[in-house]
Amino acid sequence: MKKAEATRLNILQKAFELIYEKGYQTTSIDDILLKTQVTKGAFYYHFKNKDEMGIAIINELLKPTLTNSFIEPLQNEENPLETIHNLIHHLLIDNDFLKVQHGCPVSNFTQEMASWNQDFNNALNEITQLWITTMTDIIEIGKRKGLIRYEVNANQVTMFVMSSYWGIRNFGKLDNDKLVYDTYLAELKYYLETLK
Amino acid sequence: MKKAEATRLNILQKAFELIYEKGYQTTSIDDILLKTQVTKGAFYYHFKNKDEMGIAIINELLKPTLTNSFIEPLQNEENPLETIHNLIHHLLIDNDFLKVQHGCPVSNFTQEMASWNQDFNNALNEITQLWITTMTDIIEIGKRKGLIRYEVNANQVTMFVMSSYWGIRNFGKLDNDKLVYDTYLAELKYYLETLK
DNA sequence: CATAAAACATACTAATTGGTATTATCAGCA
DNA sequence: TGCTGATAATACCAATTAGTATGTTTTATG
Repeated sequence: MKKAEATRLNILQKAFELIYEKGYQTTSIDDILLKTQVTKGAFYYHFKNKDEMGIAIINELLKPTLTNSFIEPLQNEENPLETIHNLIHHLLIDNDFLKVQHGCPVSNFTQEMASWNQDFNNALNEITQLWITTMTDIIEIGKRKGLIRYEVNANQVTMFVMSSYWGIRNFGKLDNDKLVYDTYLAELKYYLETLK
Repeated sequence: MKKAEATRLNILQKAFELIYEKGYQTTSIDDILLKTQVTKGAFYYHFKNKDEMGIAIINELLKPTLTNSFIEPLQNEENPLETIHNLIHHLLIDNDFLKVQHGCPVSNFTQEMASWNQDFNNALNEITQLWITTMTDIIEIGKRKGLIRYEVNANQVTMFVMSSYWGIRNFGKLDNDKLVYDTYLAELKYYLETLK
């Protein structure tokens, strides 16, 4: 990797960590410079302004990372309902990139930026749409395989599951205790069972 | 109402509107002064600092308002599952205090403030705990009345429903279209039916 | 090695931030 | 009416903000 590329990546990564912890608006460029040990000249060489960096974080960091941990695990079509439950369980309990006290990065960004910055909105929409279609697809597969009831509406189920996931991640911030995740996961499991 | 009281209330209300639209951190005191036509001297006579005002908004505005629209409608114990569905439906579709593009005020506050300001965390926790216990209670009542299956775990159901509600409100921000609410509500209805 | 462009460094700016110090006005009551 | 504390207005401040102007150093290439 070229040195310039490394600088850029360093900024994106450290900036993301700060933003994940404190939020986008409250993370100042000076904060980022302090953490990265990059100077202002270098920063503004790589990014036109703060928002362009924010978009880059979503497209170049979040998107690939989440494709790994949200999309790929869903591709296992053997038993879709089990796959979905395992994924959510993994995301909430095992994944140590995501912290309970900081919620879900995509959800955080959405809450803070969407609806008043169209660029962020678009970038975030791409990510979530990817998750939605992937999950919808394997539910349809499950239906064809006879593992999920015929009348089940795949899109509805997807939206319901994803909503509950975003919601419980936000609840986690209030409790700051993984115990709420257990409670949630138990009911999610029950709900998914009813779709068989 | 005394004039001073009116000033204070005016600040709380207008400040809340701004914060609901833009977020707490990005709403400056000068923004509030502009909108309320109150001077800085008056503002700091009524509030020690910005955070104290934020807490006051939660305790003196949000709490009573949400008690009205979130708690009281839940007290109807006739048919708990129907009551819950009607409440959520009402909150998402009919209630015009809550805007789709701005999400849920409590959820917003939680995402922005909890986990790095204990005072906000406590105030927000009080509100949500109130909702949780109320919903849990009527589910238990439903069980005793034979309207809900005996094995149903009331607390789990409550957490699941609330999570999904917070989540879909956040999704709404991305879509900025009440259509996602319809999709969500259909699946919520199905889920609640399975508890019978 | 010469040179140009790419990459970074330093010093600055204008605007905005939350907050304070000081002064002025008002309402109620002796 | 005159006084006192409650309420509000004005002017200020130091710190922080995103961003810029102008420079210096690296790096690649002929």
